[in-house]
Amino acid sequence: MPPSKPSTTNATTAPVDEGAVRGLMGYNVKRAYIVLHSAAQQAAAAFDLRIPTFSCLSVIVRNPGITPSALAELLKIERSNLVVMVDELETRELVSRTQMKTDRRRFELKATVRGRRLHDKAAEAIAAAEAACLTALQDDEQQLLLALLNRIEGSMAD
Amino acid sequence: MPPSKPSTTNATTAPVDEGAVRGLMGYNVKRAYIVLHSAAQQAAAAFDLRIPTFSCLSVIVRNPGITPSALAELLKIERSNLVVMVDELETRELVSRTQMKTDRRRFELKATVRGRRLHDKAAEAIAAAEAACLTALQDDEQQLLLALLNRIEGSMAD
DNA sequence: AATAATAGTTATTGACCATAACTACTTTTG
DNA sequence: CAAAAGTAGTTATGGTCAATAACTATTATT
Repeated sequence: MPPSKPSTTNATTAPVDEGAVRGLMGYNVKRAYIVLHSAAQQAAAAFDLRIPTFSCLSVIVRNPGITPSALAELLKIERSNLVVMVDELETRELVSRTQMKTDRRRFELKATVRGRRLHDKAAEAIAAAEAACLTALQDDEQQLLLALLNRIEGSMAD
Repeated sequence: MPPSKPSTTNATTAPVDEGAVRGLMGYNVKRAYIVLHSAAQQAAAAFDLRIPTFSCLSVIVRNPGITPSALAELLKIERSNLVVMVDELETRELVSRTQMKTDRRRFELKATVRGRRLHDKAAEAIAAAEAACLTALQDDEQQLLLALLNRIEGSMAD
């Protein structure tokens, strides 16, 4: 990293040096994440969903009968934290939770028709909100970005 | 996105469909962020620093005399939340906080020698921890990733 | 049958972010 | 100049999200 020596004194007026942090990949990833997340959050709020709750619903829609444990593992959230989300989804009748006959410890999660409808609308709105944040990148650049991000995640997989 | 129709039933065994979320850039950014952040966090913890606190220290080191307000604006954190971090840095004698003569509402923040030393060591450790997460990417790919991320952030600047 | 492991739950904690309300001080402006 | 408005820092508080420990019920192991 370029040393960019500190100025001897800095009264708010001068251009501010972001210091070592801007050189860190994690900082830059976080800043981009905040942009995308707040846009997605706002879009999801229109459906009374928070992002983690939407993620749960989305996976349940695509995987009827998935168990809470499998869902938690996939989304990398703690089962204990999942409970309250599924509770809410069930209360709102977006998801059904039925005990399995073969193993009564387990539950099958399925989206209701209402759940599927809400999911589809929310997914569209969130995707649109994201797209508005990504206009600075061409389609192929977005694909490239995605691939690079996934290689970071993939290289650290358990 | 490819529709990838839901299977009629899915008992944990089958490959799980991540649903709409994997198609969202924000989700992918977050997953990569978690990898980088937890590595950085662990490295920072060895110096009894959390990442936001380290970021504050880092900017103060590079900008002697910066005010809390300018610091908060740069790091995009609330002034109210900054107070506790600066409190801690001051208590640990890593940073000094002196009232300005010209405007007694403002304070000048400066890193102490101890603060600079700790910062330099922590910055090195954090950078090393990050590098270990980025071995899957060549140097030029890392630069590309950084540029793409910054274009997202930049396009949404106030 | 006793023990261990698994699935789900509850309660609690901590990190982090955001807001409102406040004090002290400075700048604006009538 | 005095009143009003704005700025800097602070305090208190609440919300979201993540992580842990301890618990119950059920199934698998030996």
